[in-house]
Amino acid sequence: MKTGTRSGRAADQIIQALEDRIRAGRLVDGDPLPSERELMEEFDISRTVVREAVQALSNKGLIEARPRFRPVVRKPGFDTAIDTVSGVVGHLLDQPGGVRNLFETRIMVEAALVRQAARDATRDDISALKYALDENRMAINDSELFYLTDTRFHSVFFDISRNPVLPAIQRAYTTWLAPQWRRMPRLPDRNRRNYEAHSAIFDAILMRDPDAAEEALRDHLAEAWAQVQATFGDI
Amino acid sequence: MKTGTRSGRAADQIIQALEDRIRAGRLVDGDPLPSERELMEEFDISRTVVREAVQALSNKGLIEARPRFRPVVRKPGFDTAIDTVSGVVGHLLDQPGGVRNLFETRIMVEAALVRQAARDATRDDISALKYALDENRMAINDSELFYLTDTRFHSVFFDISRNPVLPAIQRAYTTWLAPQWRRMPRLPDRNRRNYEAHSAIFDAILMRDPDAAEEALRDHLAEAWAQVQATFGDI
DNA sequence: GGATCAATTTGGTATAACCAAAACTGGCGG
DNA sequence: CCGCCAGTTTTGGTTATACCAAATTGATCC
Repeated sequence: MKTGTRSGRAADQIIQALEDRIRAGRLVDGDPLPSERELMEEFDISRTVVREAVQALSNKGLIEARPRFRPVVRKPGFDTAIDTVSGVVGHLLDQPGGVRNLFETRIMVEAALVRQAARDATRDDISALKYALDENRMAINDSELFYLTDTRFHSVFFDISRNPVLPAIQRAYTTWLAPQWRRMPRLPDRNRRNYEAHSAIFDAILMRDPDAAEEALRDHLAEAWAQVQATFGDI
Repeated sequence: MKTGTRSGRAADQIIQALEDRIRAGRLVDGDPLPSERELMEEFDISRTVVREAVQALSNKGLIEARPRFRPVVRKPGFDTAIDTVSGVVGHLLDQPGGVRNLFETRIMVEAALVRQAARDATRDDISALKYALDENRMAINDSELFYLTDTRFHSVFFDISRNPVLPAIQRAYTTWLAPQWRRMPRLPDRNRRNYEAHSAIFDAILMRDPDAAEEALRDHLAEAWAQVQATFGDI
């Protein structure tokens, strides 16, 4: 962490002030920021600096600045956090082994989640899973829809945790790994195989067997990875 | 994900161009960026826009811009990614339950890691763990040093994964949660208790018992959390 | 060759001005 | 009273210029 790469810059003061104002709730989600000319009067600085500050806050994800529109305050959520890294992650995935490393962490996290689900999924969680699984089965012949329901099935595990961080992480995974996914051949045959894998995971959870659930999940994702490799070669 | 909150902005073009140049290796790690005045000639734009682009790249973590110094190209690593989120995460931890949510994911991840360690830690991994554990024991009476060796012990698990993403994540955890730890009372008594917890985890790994290892880890972290709550109240 | 100091370059900031798009205003018609 | 439309004002995006202080460079002198 090196928040202080730069010090002594005038903009930092404004950034801090506005940041505090958001944190304290004096500027709430959805509020438009004061106009640049107002801010420059209020803080007695040039518009140059104001714009610099606004841009910084925008990059941090604290405000949303569409061109030619008044910047809007956005109290950050975990999704915002994900957004701010996306740029860098793009570069990271370019590096050799980048995708593999990311996917591996996904396997790890999701393995932990299915274990957890097997341990303490509630009745409602189970129905949610069952519903997602059924939707998935019914989409076997529609590859586009299958992809969607597939994602949805997996996302149930992230929701079960009741921890808002995890759904955000799942969105990150699907977004960042989507480029690989989307370009893979998708056939009903393959869909069926994936559905069966989902079904196996579900069964293991029904049986309250964490080990079996984890193994089924790992098999499933390992196969998915094998497919990726078959399509793209080693990456 | 909405990378394109703004479109039609002149700076975006420069950002993209420089980003590509880094990706392609025409600008390598450590290189200084051309001066602002050079860039404005090269791209035929005003210095304002150049500075805007530079700032954006700086926020993305692709270049390091200390004030009054020439910006330096930084090929991003996973650490860079962590840095870029740090700002937002600060706000998130402020929100009620923020710390709790983050800590919970840490428990989850680390539980998965100790399982993995119990399953397939190599001889070298085990010695690394043993070494860290011994260092930890010898620091019981020096709370400052204990904190350090404590962190080090835990970090071994993140290293065992042989996945560069995870050590970065561990650094993120320790950095973000440090404000809580640092302000907690630290006594040799407490240290000893924590050491024993570490020891229990280690033993379970020696026995190649994932379930026991996970349980020991969870107990350990749950207790740590209880300490946090005792100190700060519900957060 | 290495230390020293002046000249130059460069980043940080301030002003002023212009344009085009958004936001506001007031009047008109229903 | 409300909705719609045109004209005016405000506002963000961009350019250009200038000034300062710190960093860099280069010539100079030991």
